[in-house]
Amino acid sequence: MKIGKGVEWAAHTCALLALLPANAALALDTLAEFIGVPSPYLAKQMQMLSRAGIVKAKRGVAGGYKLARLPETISLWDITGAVDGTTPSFRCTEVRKNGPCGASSDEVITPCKIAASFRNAEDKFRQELNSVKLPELVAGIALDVSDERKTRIKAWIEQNAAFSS
Amino acid sequence: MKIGKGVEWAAHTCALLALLPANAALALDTLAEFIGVPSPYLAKQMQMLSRAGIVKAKRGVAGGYKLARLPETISLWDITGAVDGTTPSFRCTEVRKNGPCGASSDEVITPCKIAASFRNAEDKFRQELNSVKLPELVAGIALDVSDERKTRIKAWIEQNAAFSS
DNA sequence: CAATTACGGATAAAATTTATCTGCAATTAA
DNA sequence: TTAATTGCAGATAAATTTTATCCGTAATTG
Repeated sequence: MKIGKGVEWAAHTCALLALLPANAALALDTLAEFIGVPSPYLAKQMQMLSRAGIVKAKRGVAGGYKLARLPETISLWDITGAVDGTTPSFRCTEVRKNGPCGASSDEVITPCKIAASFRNAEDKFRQELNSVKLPELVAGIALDVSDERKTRIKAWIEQNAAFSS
Repeated sequence: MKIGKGVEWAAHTCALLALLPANAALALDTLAEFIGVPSPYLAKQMQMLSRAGIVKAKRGVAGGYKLARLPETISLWDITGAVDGTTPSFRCTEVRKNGPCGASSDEVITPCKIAASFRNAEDKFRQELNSVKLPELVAGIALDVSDERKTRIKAWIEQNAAFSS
């Protein structure tokens, strides 16, 4: 069981975007610099967030990314699902049909208990992530550390964001 | 998020072993034939189950595998952990320390909220799998399908298991 | 001792993840 | 309308992980 590292980047990016004034946006390269990751690859994650309707992209001069919805409506699961996909972690190959005592196709219409258990477990996983919304992340990432850093971040945004007229 | 397919095999194997009389064991090749998977690779899973104390291996003539503990004490999480490992799905690279506004090392002693959320979610996942014990799996895999199959499986075990004297 | 069976490590093939590049489309400002 | 900027989509490549196999060794039984 493994979560791609793009999810971490995407989550930090969204947390940063949540601090942005409504009329501002941050360009890809600026975002990548802030969280310290290679920008060509972060581009992938941003595109997925964009397609999922989590962030809104604007091209051209003074373009960039901003959140597409209110932070309260964006959960950690939304981000994870967008970047890492939503295919189930457990892939049932219906082993029951194999071997000398293999069941016939019409015997296995009821789902395998193993697969069902993993589905349940994954539901719990998803529910938990779904209960964590962006404002909670912001509080636990950018601003909990020190007032000094808080000030620095705000100043950096002021200086590096693109403001629309 | 992905679970290796060896977990599926191991779970089916354990379910089969749970049907075994106390004085019997099943050899690797026999197990592999029953669930219809390549035996050299199943060997890896069996070794991990063995090291984890879930199955007991016996070498030599009439050797093979049997459960090391009562089925009631073996959960789907035990099996998953043994075969797939127990390293957390989310790997925090402490992005907070990166970039122009990076936090200093002593500012990030409190765990990142993102990482903490994934830990919570994974705990829920683990708890759910831990609540599913082997007898429940047996009922939902081998014996739920039809009485005819039930009989065939029991007969096959009788014929292919190694019985100790 | 001879046959059998699991163990452990090495190795290789396949698939997936991670990362980069390039040409194109859209947007804005001069 | 042109030039500069910025995101989009797809192709490609490198690195890592998963999947799979093999072989020599150790243990067990009769």
